[in-house]
Amino acid sequence: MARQRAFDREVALERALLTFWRHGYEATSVAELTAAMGIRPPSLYAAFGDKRRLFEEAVRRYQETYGAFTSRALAEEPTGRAAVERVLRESAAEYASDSHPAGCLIITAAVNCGPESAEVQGLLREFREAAKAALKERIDGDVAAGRLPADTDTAGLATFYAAVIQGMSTQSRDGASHAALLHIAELAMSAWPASRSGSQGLDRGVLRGDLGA
Amino acid sequence: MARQRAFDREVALERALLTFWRHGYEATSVAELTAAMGIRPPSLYAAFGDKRRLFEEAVRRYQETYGAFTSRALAEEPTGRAAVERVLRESAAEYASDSHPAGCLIITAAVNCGPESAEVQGLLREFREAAKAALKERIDGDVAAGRLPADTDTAGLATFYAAVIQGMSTQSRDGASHAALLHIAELAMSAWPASRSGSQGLDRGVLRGDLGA
DNA sequence: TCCTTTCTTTAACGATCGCTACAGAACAAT
DNA sequence: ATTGTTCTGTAGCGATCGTTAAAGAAAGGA
Repeated sequence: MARQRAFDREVALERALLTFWRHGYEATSVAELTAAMGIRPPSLYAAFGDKRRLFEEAVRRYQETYGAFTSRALAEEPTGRAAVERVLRESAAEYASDSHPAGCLIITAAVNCGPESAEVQGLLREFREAAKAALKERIDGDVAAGRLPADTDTAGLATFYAAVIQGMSTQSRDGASHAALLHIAELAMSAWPASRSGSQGLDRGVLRGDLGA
Repeated sequence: MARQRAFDREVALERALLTFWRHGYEATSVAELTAAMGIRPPSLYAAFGDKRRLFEEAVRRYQETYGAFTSRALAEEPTGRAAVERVLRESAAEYASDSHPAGCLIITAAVNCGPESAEVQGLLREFREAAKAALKERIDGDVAAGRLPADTDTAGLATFYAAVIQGMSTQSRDGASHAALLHIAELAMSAWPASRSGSQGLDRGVLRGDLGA
């Protein structure tokens, strides 16, 4: 009953995603976006609302594609330790991949923001905090299963690994190789606590049930 | 023989520094700078050249003041390990201090940059790479003195601690407390290699001279 | 074929960007 | 007091910002 759009919305969104990934939210102009998406401003505004909603949709797409490895790793590994280690290793591979911009969009895309885009900055911060909370949940699981001492500071561990991942993102943006990032990941895993005080590094299995005192 | 300027150049530069620190290079407009500095644009351009040179001068001032603890720690501590540990601990204190913006200006101020400020981005990247190289030099010293095995991957260690520091900066910008950052620092130090293979964590002193095979 | 609808394009909106011409004000030397 | 120099404030430069009005173009239903 009406004219249909001449461009593929998903392709255009993907190109916007890559542009935001490279330069960040504020530093990416609508002119640069339309050039990358192959459309004119009215088409962008008709299909996506405005620059901010386009960005939010790009972030959602990022989480479902390039960034999905994190939630997959956290969901699929049997132990918290394996989950954290896999997140680190896959972050190293993803951040250094040359098939897309370096680093993590959610970590880097809204760092330098004026007051008018503070909401966008807050949105990504919430996503980062959610990722940190997801790390903590898996680590808590290892404590509950007796794989870690009951007095383990799981929030502190989650903060540490979140910081390492964010540092890996920055390093990759500065040109660090996949191997260099992997080495960061390996060194970070050496901070994982001993399963019982005194048994250095050996994971001797579950000696207690859940919720040890 | 002529009119003298009515504002304190150092005070104005300090206020520009704090503004750049908060919002970053591109996201800070000249209007915001002049408002913070208490001057009008012609005074800014007469005293500092342009926005980019003002930023470069602010970065230099940052390195000599807020950021000077890093080079001090690296210069003053007796061993590489002590130097790295002190950098981490003082970073935790500085990044979380509420007497100035959170995090590190050199890490955060030029993350989201359009093509026109790629040079500024490159400048800060060089400073970050120089800091990483300075870490490596101190770690190399521990290898040369026999405090670390001769086959230690010192570049990898330096990259790891650089990443941790950058992650601490990001965490502090997201609101992490001094205590949380200190815990990151402590966990990161547990990745420091054993002085000899087999002696877990114990630093048993120098057993060889310099340049062990 | 005409109508309706929604797309596309061109062009431009007001606001802000970094930056500066210009004129007046303040100081030092004469 | 006059002159010369450099500051300061106002006001505005051209360019770009995010966004949109207006008109032509393409599709389906009548």
